[in-house]
Amino acid sequence: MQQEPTPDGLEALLMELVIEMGLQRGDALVPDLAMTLSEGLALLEIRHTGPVPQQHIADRLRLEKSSVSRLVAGLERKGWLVRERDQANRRYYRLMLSDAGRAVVARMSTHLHERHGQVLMRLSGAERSALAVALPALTRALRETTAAAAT
Amino acid sequence: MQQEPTPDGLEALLMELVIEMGLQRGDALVPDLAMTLSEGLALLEIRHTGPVPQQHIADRLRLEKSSVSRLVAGLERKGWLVRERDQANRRYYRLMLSDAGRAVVARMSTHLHERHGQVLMRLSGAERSALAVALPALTRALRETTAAAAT
DNA sequence: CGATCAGAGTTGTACGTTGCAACTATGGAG
DNA sequence: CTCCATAGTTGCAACGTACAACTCTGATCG
Repeated sequence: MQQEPTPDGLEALLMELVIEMGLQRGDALVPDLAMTLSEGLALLEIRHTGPVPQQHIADRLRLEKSSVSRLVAGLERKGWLVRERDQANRRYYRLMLSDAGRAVVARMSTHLHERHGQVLMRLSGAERSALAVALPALTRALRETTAAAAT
Repeated sequence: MQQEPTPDGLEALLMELVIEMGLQRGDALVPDLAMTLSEGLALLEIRHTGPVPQQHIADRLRLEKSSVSRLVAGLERKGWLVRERDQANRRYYRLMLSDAGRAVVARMSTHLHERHGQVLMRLSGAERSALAVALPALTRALRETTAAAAT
């Protein structure tokens, strides 16, 4: 009887997750809307953390600041976010979602929820209970590990 | 008290997983070894399923057959896999890991296990128990969903 | 038996994302 | 005032992928 989670389990989960979510290609996040994985992650992060400088996105997504520069430039061009200079420190930007951006993120969440719902549908009650405990814990542990690695 | 896993939880997990594993960049799978995410997934799949035609990899990884063609050509050039025509049906290839390929996959697994071990370290006993139940179930559900979507 | 058709794999091409390096600009420290 | 650290930008090259057109192999059918 397996009591401890195996690293193999995480390896398999990772593989399935990456593939099932269609992370390789760009069109999986919102139907009928061209959006990159990085773009989606950036929008989610901005919604979550409020007005942030670009460097924050770079740290969070582990991207080069140059990549983030072009990334947010594209998002601004699409009208999904607003970029204004911080008046206190004019070196910094303050990235915020526009109304259109909030709508896009909402659609993305809805779509993800639908897909995730289909996955959760295939679990038994006991498995769902276990997942309700394990999921937030795993997310927290991943975030802590990421933070620790940055030190 | 939260009893059911929320789709939000999966959304957050996905984001952390993608970022923490450094899936955006290519250097995270094996230290000091240039390897793409797709390359790693292909090697894992070939190890898991034995001699397979290229189309199988394309289906599994949801890539175009042309992408797979160049992908496996690269893996062969690196000496990590052997590509021979199926003598019964010469249309098909039979992709197999070479000795060097098996060694690379072993190193990849080891490295992933180390990273995953560091994540699991941060969980409590109860969380680990829950994860031991939830992880295989979630993987299975993801795979079933992927298979159902392909129909 | 020959023609047609389906499927596996390849190649040309275009596009998008990323990192690295060199650059500008803003603000703080000596 | 000068020097320096840091945020962000731009030029550049490399890479992964999709799409379309192509070849090759084998099966089906008249």
